[in-house]
Parts: sequence; structure tokens; C-alpha cells
Amino acid sequence: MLSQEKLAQRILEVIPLIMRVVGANIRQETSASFRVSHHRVLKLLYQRPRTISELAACQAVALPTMSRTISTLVERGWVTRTEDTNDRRRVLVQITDEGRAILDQLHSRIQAHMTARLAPLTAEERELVLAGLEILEKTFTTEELV
Amino acid sequence: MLSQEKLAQRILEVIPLIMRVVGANIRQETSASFRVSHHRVLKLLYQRPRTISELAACQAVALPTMSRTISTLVERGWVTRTEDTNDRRRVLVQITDEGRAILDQLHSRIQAHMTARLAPLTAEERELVLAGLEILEKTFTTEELV
DNA sequence: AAGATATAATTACCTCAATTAATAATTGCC
DNA sequence: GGCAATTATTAATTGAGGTAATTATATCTT
Repeated sequence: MLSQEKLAQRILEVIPLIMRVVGANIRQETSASFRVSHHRVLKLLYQRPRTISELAACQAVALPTMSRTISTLVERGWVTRTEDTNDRRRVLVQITDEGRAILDQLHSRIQAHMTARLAPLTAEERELVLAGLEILEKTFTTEELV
Repeated sequence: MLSQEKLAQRILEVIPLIMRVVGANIRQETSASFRVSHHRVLKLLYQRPRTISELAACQAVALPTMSRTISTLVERGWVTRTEDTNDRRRVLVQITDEGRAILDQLHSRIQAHMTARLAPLTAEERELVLAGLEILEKTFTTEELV
């Protein structure tokens, strides 16, 4: 079998598996309703306010999907919607103090769990995995994501 | 930053991203209602009949989740439920001829798409990604499933 | 052999993610 | 001023995921 085909197969097998395990871990480590996507969005908003479109592009999801995600985050008081005065079609999403606090708290818990799980790996193995992930990210994102 | 923390972060960032992109690609390449999980289950059943529990463990999902997945596959005529005569608590799930045909057909389409996407990678990069995936799989499946 | 415990699968109930299509509001172009 | 493009939301639909409870069958214990 060609290495491309083999790799394609393994991606289809391994990525969904890891996704579910990581999701389950986060669910256990945090409150049950906290999701991987929330984590990522909050991290992006920690850096600076962003529009819904921008967040959707970063997450590689459709616009309505991100709009809904933001709505649930707003309900929980972790982010706010603000009108962009320069372009009133746009909505700037900003993280709140509470959102920052939640992210700090959960991020360290998730990080601790993941770090513990990765502890058995040797330094070389970690480097290998990291290098592989970087290549995968580049391969699967065609757009400019920040 | 320690390499463990860095790796933990990158896993949380990259894996969900790839998962969504791959899912979106499969949705486009195949009929809209065909999912990654269907693909994987059919592949497992192509080899031999399996119980619901076995499939759930392979997928790292809870038993009811797999039971429901199988129900939708049964509705589509791709698999059948059969009672295990040795242990009548068990249900043996078998792929049908139609299921085999669908898998053959879709598998090659998915495979072609993935292969095309991976084409820009050099042989070395593919080896790197593959090695990383193998390590990740080992790391994330040592846990008790179900 | 009877009762208790364990296992396998399903069902019910709930939440979240993701899509497309339709709609509203705003901006920018000519 | 009118029309196309952009941005975001809502509606409708589908699917995945979980826990808790239920049913049926096996197995263990006494």
C-alpha cells in the first residue's frame, strides 16, 4: 500500500478516536457542559476581540454554527456581543472578566490532565507528535487562520 | 514552556480542527448524511460480525451511542442485528451486501479525496505524521473505554 | 435450586454541533 | 438612488454524545 493511502486511513481512524477521548476527558475534568469548542473560542478571545466570521474561519465552521456557540457563551456571561461602530454589520465578540477567570481555571485543569496523560511519552516521542501535528494543521487549513 | 504543555495545547488546537475539516470533506464527498463514524463502523464490520459493546469500545463511545448508530445503519439496510445463540444477551451486528457495496464505493471516494489532500506532503512529512499518529493512538487508548 | 449480582442492549431524556436556506441590516459601488 | 456584496441571525433538520433506567440473560453464591 502506498504511504499516502496508509496515512489517509490512519488519519480517519486515529483523529476521531482522539477527538472523542479528549472530549470525554474535558467533560470529566470540567463542568459537563463545557466543550472543546468553548475552550478554543475563549482562548482566541483572550488575545483580542474578534468578529463572528473571524471566529468561524479560525474554527473551520460555518457562520451560523459560530453564531450559536457565541450565543451560549453570552448566556453564561463569558463573552459579550458589541456592535462595531466602524461597520455596523459586524459584531465584535469580547471576553468578559468572568470568561477570563473561567478560562484560566479550566485551562489549567485541562492542561494538567493532558500533561499527565502525555507524561509516559519520551521527549523524542513528544517532538515526533508535535511535528506531525504541525504538518497536519498546515495540510488541513487552506485559509489564513490566526 | 515545557514541551508537554506545548504539546497538550497543540493537541487541543489541532485535533478538533482536523476533525471538523475531515468531517466536512466526507460530507461533501459522499451523501450528506454519511458520517465518519459510519465509515469506521462499516469498516470494522467488513472484517467480521461484532457485538455492540465491541464496536463501542473500538470507537471509544458509550454503549447507547453505538446502539443508536447501529439503528441508523440498520434503517439504511447496511447492517443487520442478529441474536447470538451462545449468549442471548448479545447482538451480533453483520454488514449486508448493500453495506459492503456502499463502503466500497464511498471508501474509494473518501480515500481519493484524502490522498489528494495529502499529496503536497513529502514522503518524509508523511512518515512524520504517521509516526506521530501511532504514538497518539497508543497514548489515548490505554484508558479504560466505556 | 434460589436469590443475588453482573453483563448486554435498548429506550428515554437531554445537550451540543453542524449544515443549508431564508431573512434582516448595513456597506459600498456606479 | 438603486443594486450587489457582506455580516450576522434565525429556522429547520440531522446527528453525536452522555447518563439513568429498564429488560433480558448469564453467572456466581450460598
